[in-house]
Amino acid sequence: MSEQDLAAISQLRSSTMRLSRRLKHQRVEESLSPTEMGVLGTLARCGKATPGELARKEHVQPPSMTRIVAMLEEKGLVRREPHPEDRRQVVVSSTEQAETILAESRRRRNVWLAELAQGLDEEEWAVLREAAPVLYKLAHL
Amino acid sequence: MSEQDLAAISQLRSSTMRLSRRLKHQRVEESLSPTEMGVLGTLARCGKATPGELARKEHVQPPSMTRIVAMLEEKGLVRREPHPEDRRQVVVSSTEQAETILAESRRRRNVWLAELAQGLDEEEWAVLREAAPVLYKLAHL
DNA sequence: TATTGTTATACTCTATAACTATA
DNA sequence: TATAGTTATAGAGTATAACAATA
Repeated sequence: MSEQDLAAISQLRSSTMRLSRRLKHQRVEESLSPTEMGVLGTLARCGKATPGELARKEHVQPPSMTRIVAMLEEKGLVRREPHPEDRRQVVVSSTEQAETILAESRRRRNVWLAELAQGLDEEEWAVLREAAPVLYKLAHL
Repeated sequence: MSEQDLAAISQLRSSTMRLSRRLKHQRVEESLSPTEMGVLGTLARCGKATPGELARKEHVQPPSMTRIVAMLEEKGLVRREPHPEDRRQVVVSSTEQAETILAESRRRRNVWLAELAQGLDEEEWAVLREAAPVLYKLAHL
């Protein structure tokens, strides 16, 4: 890896960390913790999941996920159903209300980021527009 | 703002959030919390700062920063000196040891990110290399 | 009287250990 | 005997309120 590549990597790392910190402050739903929002996001992508799967994906321990799911259910943001085959397991899915919150959260952060991007000139913005799908691929590798 | 621009913004947002979550797991110093690392980073950039300034920059309340600074001082990562003009204030600065930890943290995350980037082809990587300084500018606007 | 920093106390989030039900 | 989920309890990390020292 060349010197230039290393410089680019370092810029990507620090920019990502800094941008994410600033994006996080643009929260819509103050009553939901980052992990709770993460669970809603995962359910929106995967449709449904067991508490154990959610715990692994959000990097928390199972007892913590039990509490989180209970909290979200109480707020009407997720549903809990018995697993059709294995009666030990539970299937968690998100509600319409959760989708609304997620959509609003994404919208708000997009607005903030779009406003920030006003500070770039036309050429810089063209570079970023081309890089966006590549960055997306990188983040999902 | 065009439809394409909005799509790029949305990709930038979600990629940034996801990449940052994964980068955060690549912590070097398990004994330091994210906020404590943030304080060391701020001090490395600004040289020195008062607890009040640090609290504002890290988005925590002053009493929390008192605890954090005390913890860092106990570990030999920061120094506390009386303010030369205002005897109410305290000046906090980081030590050599803190710089070492920060450098190792950056290095480790760079290695992880560089390895991830192996999954991109040459053309995609060229796009990112060009975008890195622009992203850096965006993050610091 | 306002401001900086601190102490005392409480709350939120998460973890570990022990338990229940099912496989 | 192993696994999924839960309950009980403890530990970080942060917040609010009250206080001391200085401006």
